[in-house]
Amino acid sequence: MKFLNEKISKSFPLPFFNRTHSFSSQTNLNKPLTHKSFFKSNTKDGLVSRLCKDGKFTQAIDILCDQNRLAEAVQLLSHIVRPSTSLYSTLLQHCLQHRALDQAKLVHSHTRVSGFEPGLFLCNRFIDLYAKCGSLLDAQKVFEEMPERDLCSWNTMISGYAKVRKIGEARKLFDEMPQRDNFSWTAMISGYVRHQRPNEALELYRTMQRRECSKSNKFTVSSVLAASAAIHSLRMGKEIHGYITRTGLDSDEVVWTALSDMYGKCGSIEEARRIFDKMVNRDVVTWTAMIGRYFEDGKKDEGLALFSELMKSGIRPNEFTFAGVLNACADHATENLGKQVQGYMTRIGFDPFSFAASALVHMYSKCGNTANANKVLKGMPGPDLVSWTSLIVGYAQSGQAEEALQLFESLLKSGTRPDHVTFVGVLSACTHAGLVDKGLEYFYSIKAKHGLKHTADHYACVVDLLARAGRFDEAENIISEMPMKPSKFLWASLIGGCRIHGNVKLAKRAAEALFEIEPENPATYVTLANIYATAGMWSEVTKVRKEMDESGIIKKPGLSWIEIKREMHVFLVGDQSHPRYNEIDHFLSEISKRMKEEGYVPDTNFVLHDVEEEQKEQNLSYHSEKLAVAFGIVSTPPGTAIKVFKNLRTCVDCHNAIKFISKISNRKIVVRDSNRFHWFEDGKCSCLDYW
DNA sequence: CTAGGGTTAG
Repeated sequence: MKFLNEKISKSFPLPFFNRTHSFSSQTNLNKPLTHKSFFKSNTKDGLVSRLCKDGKFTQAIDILCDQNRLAEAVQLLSHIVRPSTSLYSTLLQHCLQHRALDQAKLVHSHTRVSGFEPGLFLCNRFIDLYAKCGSLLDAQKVFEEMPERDLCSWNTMISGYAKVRKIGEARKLFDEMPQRDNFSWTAMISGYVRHQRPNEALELYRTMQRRECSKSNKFTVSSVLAASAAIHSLRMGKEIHGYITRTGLDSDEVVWTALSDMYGKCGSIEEARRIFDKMVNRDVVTWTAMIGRYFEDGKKDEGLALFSELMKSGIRPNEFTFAGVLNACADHATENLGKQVQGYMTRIGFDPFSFAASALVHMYSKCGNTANANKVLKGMPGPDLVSWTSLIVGYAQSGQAEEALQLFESLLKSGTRPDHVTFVGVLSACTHAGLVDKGLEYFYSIKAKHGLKHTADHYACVVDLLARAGRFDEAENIISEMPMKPSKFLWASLIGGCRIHGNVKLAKRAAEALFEIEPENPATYVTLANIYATAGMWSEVTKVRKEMDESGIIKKPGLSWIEIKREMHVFLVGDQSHPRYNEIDHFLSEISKRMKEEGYVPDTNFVLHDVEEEQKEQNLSYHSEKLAVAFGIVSTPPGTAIKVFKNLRTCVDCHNAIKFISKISNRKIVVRDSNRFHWFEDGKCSCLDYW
């Protein structure tokens, strides 16, 4: 019921009443005849110049504003002897609409020249305008020079700071201000949420609650709900939910959306859906959030079902919606679906500047279709950094290092400034192609040439680069010289390099560091055990296994999937549940005979040693990627390329086996593992056994 | 005139 009322109040009075404040629209309403003649006249400026001749500059300015001819309108200002507050207000409103900082400054200087005392209202508008145009310095100047300030002046200044990355400045003002209303608290709280500092937001909310005079309103609660969601605090979220119900704030769809989203992000997706279903007035944000929560929860089908419901509902999806769906397509590598989404976007005409376009580049890159990703990027009038970076990473993961580095050069030529993520892509391109020295060159250029700081990720990349190449001394040097603590990614890269080169000693050190940072990650135990196994240190293997068992850590199950005729087929390790398992099994046993003839030797080092030799070999043949590849081959005509995706890194033996399979069955086989793409053809892999 | 929910690259 509450929603119904809200709907009515929203759809009726607002647009109409707003007109009383808008001078341009008022002109429209009051003077339909003059406007008509204006539009009819061939000399477009006829009316404006006549008005000017008659000294009716105010009306002329109104008309020019209506025509989006802001600069000319501002020029006319100089003819007016006694401008009114409302005239300035009209101009400023249009400046704000076009984010026209220069024009705003002209208007501002005019107030000084004409000796006009701006007054509280106009000064506050100037602050808001300058802040929204990104010129905090000008805003601050107005604020400081004001003869008197009201709450709104402070609040506007605070939210101005909170919107750009100056939350510290905002807080300073907040602490300084003589008194605060719920506006001030909310602006500050939402600033913290926006800058991903949910804990501080919630702390401030607590303080606010203790002040009797500042009551939370719907703006406050929707912000703190987002904060609770960000830290996954269901307890806090529920508490706010209770407050919302008690105070009757649950009559607003934004609050409901925030509530639903909070439950979804805190792991209660069913509760999120219940709230979603209860809502009468769902807007595109509500839908987008709910769809996104399903994807995040791994419930791809539910997410897609809801997406198609949205498309039927008549509500137009926006760039956020598309970005969410495309991102899910990227994660699950459902390229066909992504293509359909692209088709839909094209049909409804999406903004090529929006980040839905970069999500498209990301989706194609993640699906291994760098050609299409490149096509989308080239079709963008001015690709943004995210799109460039997505494709660079895409090339890197496909082992197309040359293309990645060339693209990076085009990025520089386009005048776009790379950021730290871009360099993660560039460095990993070098890593995946084994271009060690080139990679080092890029690494040093980050600081020297591009004036960026090295991040922990850059160090992780460069250690990865060196460790894979077996240049452990250099890697250790860099680690000892880095200004921050090595991240888990760095240690994981190092231990990965140690696995390739059998460096037991350094692996132990890396593992110890990893156990400290993330003791619950099974991958560390598994890799370490495998390194010991390769070195034949069986007692150490047993020890690691025992530790793993005792700490109750379970290995993440390997999962591979393949799309055949628009249908996904998912395989687990040793999975026999597929309806066509007999064919798969038959194919695998037949081909392993051929493989052995060709010289394939099963690599059993990576299997835990307490299994009999023969059984080990059989275990290997049941890895999920082998099952998926086998299924792909038996269910497609000869010569069809096979594309398989795996949630973990592919194992050494499977990698080797798939090389043989590609040769014997004469197929191109693509495997996207959690790290990169492997393109198998004629017994070789694009990664050159380097991953 | 000032405040809120959904979002893309590693």
